[in-house]
Amino acid sequence: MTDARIPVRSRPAIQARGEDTRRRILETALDLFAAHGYEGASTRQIAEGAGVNLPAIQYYFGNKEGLYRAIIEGIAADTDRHMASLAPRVRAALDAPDTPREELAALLCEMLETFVVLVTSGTQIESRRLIFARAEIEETPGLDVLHENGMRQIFNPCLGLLSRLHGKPATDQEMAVRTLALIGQVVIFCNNHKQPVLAGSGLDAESVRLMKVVVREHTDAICRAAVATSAK
Amino acid sequence: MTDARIPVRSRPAIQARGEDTRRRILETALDLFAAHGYEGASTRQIAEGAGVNLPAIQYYFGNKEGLYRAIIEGIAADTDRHMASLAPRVRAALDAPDTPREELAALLCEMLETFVVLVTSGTQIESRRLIFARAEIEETPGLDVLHENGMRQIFNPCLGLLSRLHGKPATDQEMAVRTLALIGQVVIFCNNHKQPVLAGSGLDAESVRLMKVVVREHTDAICRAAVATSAK
DNA sequence: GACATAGTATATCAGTCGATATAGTCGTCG
DNA sequence: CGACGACTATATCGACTGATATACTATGTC
Repeated sequence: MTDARIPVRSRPAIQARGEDTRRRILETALDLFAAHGYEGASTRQIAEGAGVNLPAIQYYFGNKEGLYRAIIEGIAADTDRHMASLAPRVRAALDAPDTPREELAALLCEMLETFVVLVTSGTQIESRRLIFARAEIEETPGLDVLHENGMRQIFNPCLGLLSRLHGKPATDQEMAVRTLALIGQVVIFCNNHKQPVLAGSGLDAESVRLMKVVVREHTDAICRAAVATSAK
Repeated sequence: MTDARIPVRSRPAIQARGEDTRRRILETALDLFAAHGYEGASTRQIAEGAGVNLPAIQYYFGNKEGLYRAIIEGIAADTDRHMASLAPRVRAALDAPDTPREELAALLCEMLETFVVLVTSGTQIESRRLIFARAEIEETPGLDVLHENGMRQIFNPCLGLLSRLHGKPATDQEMAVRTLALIGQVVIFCNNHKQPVLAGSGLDAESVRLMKVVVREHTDAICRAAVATSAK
């Protein structure tokens, strides 16, 4: 309704003091939203955790929803940045009519491996994973943005590659199901917030290495089977 | 704290009237908890949706947490029932030291296919899937029960089968990662609450058939690769 | 040094939450 | 019939929510 009075950066000078508290609010809010959900995390908790007073949230982000959207947009932007180098290569391979199947399969493997890196590295990755997982089940402001972003950056490229491997149109429902199953191998690693099956609480380097190896091997095996089937 | 005054069924007779409202509360609460989460769904919404008054929830389930636990336990019990026929066969195959690899692979495929059926059939399956997905990211009363149930019924059997296929101990972290990736293929179908990639909103018979076929083919391809690697 | 602006702090609003005290209705059995 | 227990309805409690009005401090410009 009101476009709020989000501070205009007319004075490009010293107000970096506010920039710092703004960042602190975002970090605290990310952790709390991830842990308790949009409705479960209160603005008072966030303000206290960030060491600021309550109206600061209103001051910097308009309202609770604005704060949430700011977090979502940050994650979406990071995803774009992370996929920036791979996306054009996939697009080029899909645009060319005669890309060999080995290259398509290799790109699909690389795609999923890059996805693994996305959900296992970066700052506050534990909370980002949870936000990412929530995007699939919760219906909160801005999460549709994140969902749409994942579709564009992850799902659609994988769908395109896999469809070409099978020699079927990407509009086939079967292709969507196959793509979802493929991606699910990685997405599940977003969920294990306290999974006892993975040593310790956080993801150590060894776990990440294993995840990449496993996802690559699985995807490779699935691609081989796909090519063998579509060739016969 | 208080063991509440949950009605004793001393009179086995006519109070089936209350049994009906109890069921209605459970059904409404399942939908609302699935849609808005434990903290997001209010007891007032639930009572209104079920067509009962607010204290009815306290009367039948002690408090909000009791209502939630009742739902979780119902889902866990259904899972047990659904896996009842397959579990002993898997156990027998794992106990026998000389079970052929083809049979282990076949059991693993059947395991995952049964899992697909579990998350795609039954009453209020849409909401049950969301509750299932929430169990992995939310930290609410009783969800540890559901999580432990999934570990026992799904994860551990798959881990055992896959470890034998690879000829490695089930305690290897690599085996846990491989099992998670396998299961993730199915779990992701719990998330697509409004996925545009699957036609329509609900899951039609065709989608379910495709999911079973795809999961079986993928698992089969992964098993072949596993056997080939461990044999060399 | 005075003024404007960025940013912070206190106090409080109305609304909603889960829970419960209290009173009432209904069928069943002695 | 009349009392008892299963069940339902009204009203309200204290706590907490998001939001905001208001006043304050600090900083840079003129």
